[in-house]
Amino acid sequence: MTSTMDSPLVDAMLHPVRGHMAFESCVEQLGSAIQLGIFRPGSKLPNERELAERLNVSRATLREAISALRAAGFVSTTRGRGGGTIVEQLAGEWPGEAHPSHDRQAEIEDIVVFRSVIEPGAAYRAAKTALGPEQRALLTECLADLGKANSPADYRQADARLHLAIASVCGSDELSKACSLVQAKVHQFLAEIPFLQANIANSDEQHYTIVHAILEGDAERARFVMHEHCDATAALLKGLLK
Amino acid sequence: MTSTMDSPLVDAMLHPVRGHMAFESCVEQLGSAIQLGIFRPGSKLPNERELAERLNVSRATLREAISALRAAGFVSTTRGRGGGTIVEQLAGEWPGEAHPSHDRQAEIEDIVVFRSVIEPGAAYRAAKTALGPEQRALLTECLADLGKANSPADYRQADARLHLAIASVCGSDELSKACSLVQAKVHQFLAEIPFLQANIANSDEQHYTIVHAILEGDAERARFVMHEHCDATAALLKGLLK
DNA sequence: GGTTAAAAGTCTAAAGTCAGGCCATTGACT
DNA sequence: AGTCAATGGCCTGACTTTAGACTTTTAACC
Repeated sequence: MTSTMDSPLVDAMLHPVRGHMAFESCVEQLGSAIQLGIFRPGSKLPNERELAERLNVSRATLREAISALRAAGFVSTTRGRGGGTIVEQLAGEWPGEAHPSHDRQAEIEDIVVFRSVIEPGAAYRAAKTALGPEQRALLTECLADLGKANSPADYRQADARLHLAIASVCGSDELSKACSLVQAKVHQFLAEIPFLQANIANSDEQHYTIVHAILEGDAERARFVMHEHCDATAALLKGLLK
Repeated sequence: MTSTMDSPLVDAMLHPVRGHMAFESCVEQLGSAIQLGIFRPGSKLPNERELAERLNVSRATLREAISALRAAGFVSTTRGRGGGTIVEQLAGEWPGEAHPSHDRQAEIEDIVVFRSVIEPGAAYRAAKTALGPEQRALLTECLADLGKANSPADYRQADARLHLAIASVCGSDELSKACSLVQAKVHQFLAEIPFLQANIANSDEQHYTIVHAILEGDAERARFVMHEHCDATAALLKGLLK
């Protein structure tokens, strides 16, 4: 007999605490940001003190994380004035933990469902929001970047940036956070399956439609197309991964 | 000159790490679960070893958290076989940190936006999902609880449980987690404003419509009504709080 | 060329957290 | 009544993280 009748709501409410893994969490966040192209190769990361404050982590811990990224070849560091940590042209693969494939299935299902809620909702919300000129510029710029991409890796990064941009213009940190998580995971999975040129044309059209629907305030359309867009990726992931 | 041009996407991507607060995080989660009525007064919490494992926290840390809750009068503990930590009939107020009111404004705006994405999306998704008999029962039961509530506090708890139930039947842990966060925050804010009897009739009808739309698979309707439902709360919060 | 400022690198003491084992208590079962 | 098992209570040693001061390096600036 368990001590409490295990209501499903208890399961829904209690979540693992990201305990003392400040270090790992930093590695994940910075690693994701680099892989998603939020930090571009050649650009400089914020300095250690600033970054540490942003991540709400002590400088010592942040330095550990940077050390790990340096060891993995993601960044390199120079000292002295004008120095800092710069992002390397990444060719290397993520020294990922190679999860056993059976909880992958569940993780994919989880993230795919979550995404189908977050991203269409964000697109809808973004379209309903009165956007400032900078936000509109951000969206069109991300869309343009997507056209300029000339490699699968570039394309996927630009894609992630656009999706994140859409969430970020809604003005909710929690929403941005959720979208970051989604994009990081989706990117990670997508990186393991072959890149299909055939999908691009369709994707491009959807991206174009979504951004313009948002800019014109057509929330229903933005949501609808984003939903289709996410479904396409979901089918890809569920079909090609096992 | 900052070291990196601070792209808005960097802001969207980097989030404070909940590093050094395993203890606080436990208190928050358990405290929220109790206040939302996920753990009912008089019922027993899972035993320490089990709870610690669920929260991914050492028993020592969990015990600290329980200690804090006991000190605040939320629970009481007895030892020996058949013992455990039971939830008290809570009359006391949360010894909340009384945030300075100016970032409250921002926090409310944030959570209200996030909610308007999460909950309508969850309702839509739930309606699209093939629900098992237990899940259907959970929803109707939560709806019935709402009718049985005979105090504002009861009502708000039943409301939170219903919303959480809707998210949980979608089968995504991340979605449940997001909804927990939303409900905890909304509950916290709602507890500070007067309870308006006039709103209940409208709310009740919306709840009824949403649940039945979900059970019948009418996703569009579930989403639409949930959206209205959230907007009503949002207006309440933004109007009555400052 | 010398000065300076901005950055990474280093050190330390204190606090938090963990893993796991052992003890103490007490109701449940025989 | 006696035994047992489940539960909270407690302890120790190792590791992580923190906060902040201090050092070193090096390019930018005059």
